Amino acid sequence: MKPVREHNLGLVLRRVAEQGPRSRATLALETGLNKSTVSSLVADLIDAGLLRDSPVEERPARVGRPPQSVELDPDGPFVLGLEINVDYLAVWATDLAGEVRHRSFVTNDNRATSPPDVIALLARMAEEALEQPFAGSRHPMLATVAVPGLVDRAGELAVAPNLGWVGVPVARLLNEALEDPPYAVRVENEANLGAVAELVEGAGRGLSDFVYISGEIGIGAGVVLRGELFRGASGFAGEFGHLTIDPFGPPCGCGGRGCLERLAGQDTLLRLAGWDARMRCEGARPEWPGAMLADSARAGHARTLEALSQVGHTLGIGIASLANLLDPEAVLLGGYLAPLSQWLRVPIEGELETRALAGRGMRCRVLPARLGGEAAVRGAVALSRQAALEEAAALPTA
Amino acid sequence: MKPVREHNLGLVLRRVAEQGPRSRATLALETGLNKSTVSSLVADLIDAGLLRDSPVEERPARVGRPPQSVELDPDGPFVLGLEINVDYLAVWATDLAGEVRHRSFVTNDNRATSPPDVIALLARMAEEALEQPFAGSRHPMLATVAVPGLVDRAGELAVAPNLGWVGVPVARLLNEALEDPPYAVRVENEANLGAVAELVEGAGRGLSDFVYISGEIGIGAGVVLRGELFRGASGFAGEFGHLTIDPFGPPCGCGGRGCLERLAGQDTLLRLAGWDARMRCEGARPEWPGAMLADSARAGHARTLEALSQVGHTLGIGIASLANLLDPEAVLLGGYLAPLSQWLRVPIEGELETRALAGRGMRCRVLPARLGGEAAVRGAVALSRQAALEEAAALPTA
DNA sequence: GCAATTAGTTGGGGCTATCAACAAACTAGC
DNA sequence: GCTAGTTTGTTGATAGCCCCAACTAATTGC
Repeated sequence: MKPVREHNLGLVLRRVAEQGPRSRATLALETGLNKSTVSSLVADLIDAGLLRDSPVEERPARVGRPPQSVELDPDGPFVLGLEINVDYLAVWATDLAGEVRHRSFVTNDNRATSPPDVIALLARMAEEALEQPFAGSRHPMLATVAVPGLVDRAGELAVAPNLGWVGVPVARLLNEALEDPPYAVRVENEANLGAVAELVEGAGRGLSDFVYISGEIGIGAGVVLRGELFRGASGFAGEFGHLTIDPFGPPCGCGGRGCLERLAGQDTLLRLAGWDARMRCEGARPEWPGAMLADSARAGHARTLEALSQVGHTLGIGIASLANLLDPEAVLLGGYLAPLSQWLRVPIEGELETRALAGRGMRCRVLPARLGGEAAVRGAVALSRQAALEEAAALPTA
Repeated sequence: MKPVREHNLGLVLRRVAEQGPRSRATLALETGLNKSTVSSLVADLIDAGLLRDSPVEERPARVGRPPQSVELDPDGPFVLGLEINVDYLAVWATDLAGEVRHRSFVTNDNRATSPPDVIALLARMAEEALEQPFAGSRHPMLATVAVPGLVDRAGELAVAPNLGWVGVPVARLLNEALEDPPYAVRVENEANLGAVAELVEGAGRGLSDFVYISGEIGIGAGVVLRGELFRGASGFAGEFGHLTIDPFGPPCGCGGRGCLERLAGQDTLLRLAGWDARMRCEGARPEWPGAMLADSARAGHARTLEALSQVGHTLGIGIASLANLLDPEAVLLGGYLAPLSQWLRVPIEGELETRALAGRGMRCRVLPARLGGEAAVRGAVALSRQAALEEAAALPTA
């Protein structure tokens, strides 16, 4: 296929996928292409089974022939988002419009299970998704797996500290467990996918440069630059939790000293607030620490408030360094940090004010993330979806 | 002009500009375009005065018709790179191939001169460049001004601490001083331009993600991501010198505490090595501290070596944070740090080893920059040149 | 019911890349 | 020295794709 045609097909398809049903006329206006060109492109996309005539009425003007909207064909391709976390597995399926068609969630202590067994279980869940009625006899186009660890550019999980996994070729194992599926499998870091999710449907919508800070058991970050996920040269960008805050501070599991994660991570925060960190394990629900500390803060417990202030200042120092280096529009507080952001915000902004250089009124904003514990899976499907939309435009050739 | 033609013209033009003279046949091979398409494109570019037939012989095969190389027309467009630094002004002119056609350098205490006067002087230098024989009756296509301070996206110099300038609209003033020149003027931070220069013709050649650390009176950085300069949302990315190293350290001029620049900047390094920081002013030459400390280190002075080690460790902590966040392929030590890199490298790499997470063998490299004090002007012309090449491809319309 | 208005389709035209054939220019070997 | 072989560059024909203008379709307002 000629690259120009492919480009224009992608332009139209993405527009409909991201902005919803619309008429050929509005598409022509929005893309700058000619009416007749758009008609031809839309016809191709309908033939390819990607779009269909939509019943949705669009009425921009009071007189004239009513427009005929087109929308994504709900029987068109779909994609998968998978997640391996410390104590659960999740699988979501969406169509190209991002409409969720299936979701499953299974709690499992993945630390106590061998990587191949965890992946076999995840493969079963993915296969079950394909047996649902919505799937019909179709295959998904792509699957993305969210994992809580460092993923190299080849898709191998180099290390996942909280899972106790080292050097697990997740993509390969999953491909084997699925017996060579007719769709590609990619693996991506959980925080990176959280950032993608917030970019697509969360607090990062409309932003082009931001950092999503993921407070799980560790502290990670996903970096979005110029509207795209930034992975770094070897895929390890966003290790925000291991920024040095105090060079001679307490040793961290990573081998360094005074890492942000060690000084302001979940365990430290709970300890400062007066809870025994071991209680975390009993909670089972990953949202536990955030919700509980928020309750405690709302109740006005001085020790909790004090702990949040201290952790906020520490986080603020790290965020200020990040802001000096990258000058983002915003920093999103995700994971257990999101429900605590109303208390963290003041100390963080204080540190930003004193430590970060920036233009007047251009200061980096501090916002709570919106997608909670679902951020990683949502990001996984979203990334699959983005890639599938690129690919689908090249497809009408076949 | 049809965007496809424009794109292909740009493809061919950039190829010749960056890779040197080559035949139509090799261009066809390299771009993937058809032989006849390339011939047509080249003909257009020759008509536009951008390319010309080259005497350079290319002999890839032993038999067959000898290829006819084309090269950039030396009488074609040229661009300017200007620099305002603390104690000098510089102007370079290059053709689109990057060949330097003119350079001028004037020492001037710009702290003691009012911004409009400094810019008037710079404008005079730029006008003189255009009176040189190489310019003929042509105008340059673009000029880029390197300044030692924060430049916002509108091209206004928000603050230049070492110059004592605040809120100077450099681009506007220069345009006025030049009485509406027929070429565009852009303004860019000195460290950013240093990074561009190292990317194009220095230690960053072939790299796609790196950070250039510019040790001048302050410490700045230019961030190159995916082969392009990254400016951040408001243009202030790369303020590496104000990363917090020690949250309760000594106060810094920026309002923060324990900034990298305060703990490992030029003044601190000189003081630790036993020199009075005020001596700096007498040196006049900007290369002074690097060259002198290198001499002292080579002579084996214990105090100098000790100071370099300490500063190296401090820098290493900052670089490790940077590496955790961005995962670059390399960090380039520029400015006065370049000649000292053989002593700084060991402590920096030590800190990277303990504090930066990264894959085995994928560790961020630490390299000396290659372009010394010329990095900023070289980057200024290089950036002008890049932009001019984009623009020139759209030009044959006229 | 008719003018006005907006949406979508159809056929013609022009631009551009591609292809195939050919001309040009050189080497190698007899 | 001449011819076969090889590589480069050009030329004319071809096909694809976008654009334009004219036309049809469908609705509102008077």
